Amino acid sequence: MASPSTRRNIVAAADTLFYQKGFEHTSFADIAEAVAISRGNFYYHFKTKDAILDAVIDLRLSNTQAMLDQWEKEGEEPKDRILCFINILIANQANILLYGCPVGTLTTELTKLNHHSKERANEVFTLFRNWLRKQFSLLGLHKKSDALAMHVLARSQGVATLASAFHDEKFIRQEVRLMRDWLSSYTEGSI
Amino acid sequence: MASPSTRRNIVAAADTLFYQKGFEHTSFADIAEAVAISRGNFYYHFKTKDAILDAVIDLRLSNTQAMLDQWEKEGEEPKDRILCFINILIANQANILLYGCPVGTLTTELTKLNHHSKERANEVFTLFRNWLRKQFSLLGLHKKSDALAMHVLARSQGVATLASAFHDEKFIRQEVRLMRDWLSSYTEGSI
DNA sequence: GTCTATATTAAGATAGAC
DNA sequence: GTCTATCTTAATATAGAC
Repeated sequence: MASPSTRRNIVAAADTLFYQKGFEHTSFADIAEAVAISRGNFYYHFKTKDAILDAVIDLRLSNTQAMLDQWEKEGEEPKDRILCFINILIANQANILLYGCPVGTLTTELTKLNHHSKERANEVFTLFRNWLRKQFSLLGLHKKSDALAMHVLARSQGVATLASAFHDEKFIRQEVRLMRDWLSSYTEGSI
Repeated sequence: MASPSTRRNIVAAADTLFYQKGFEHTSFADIAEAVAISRGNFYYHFKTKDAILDAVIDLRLSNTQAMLDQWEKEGEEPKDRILCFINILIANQANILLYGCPVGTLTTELTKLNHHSKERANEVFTLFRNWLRKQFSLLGLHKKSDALAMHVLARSQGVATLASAFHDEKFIRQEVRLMRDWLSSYTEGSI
């Protein structure tokens, strides 16, 4: 591990390629080419494809947690924080139109592959779910907080899937507006 | 084509396997084994994997159209017909929990593979979309009919994705209830 | 730590007998 | 129309020199 930068470069390239091409369709050669190293060197850092996948999932987990912590600071009120989540559909619009949601598409693929890392990949969903649940609880919606968190997650997943299928940017904006209206119906008068 | 049944068996087996294991992860050997024929015989019926994919998409298109025609007959009112669509989340619950939505997961996979049949696979979505739009138009919601059709499609996609990720049957029932309530808010007094 | 071979395996695809 | 046998390619993975 004298050169952590090569390893980090591999994981970053794999992260992007798994998102754009899918896990199975991405070959070692693809990743090696993206990082501009030989396949031989590649195997010095990762023995198996599953090991890279685990490293990519670790990266996504820590990036997601960092983002949630950031939103926690940025948003004064729980409603503002939930809006941060809804707004990623707009912020990541360009990629979503091309490749869908990175979380949903990976867990879906790993499910079909019957891959043992599916549960770990799912933990990214769980981070969002628990964080959203916390915000809804802070709004006083304790009993419904988990159902509301799942509802928001599902809505954004559906938007990402259809926006990608039809390559429809206007649809994203339209649905984000509906989600904001929906959220307001739960927060009116509470701010 | 002296034995159409073998061909039909191949397409039916491929349809199921593409759904359960994904298109790329399904090998000719998998399909041949499911149909109990040799790989050599297999190639008599289909020259390439893409040809099987196209046949599977044809099958899904015609099955979907038949289902929509059936719903058109079954449902007296447009609202009842839209409820037929929402109810497939319940009817196909067992498979959705394991493999997600067959339409969404295939188009998502083909998008990542940059496969030329992606647009054709997407036509299944378009069948649902146009059919739902028609029902909303019949409800007098002409101007919003396409947005409402896309909204319903997105909601069901999101439910399928998360239900499969968390293997949560209760979540499906919960969201179907919300979708029914949502639909009622558009049809109150119109029946 | 990085490279150039090379081994191994699996899957798509074909040829030719019956 | 179905079979067995074989070809080809691509991808995972390893060995060993520098």
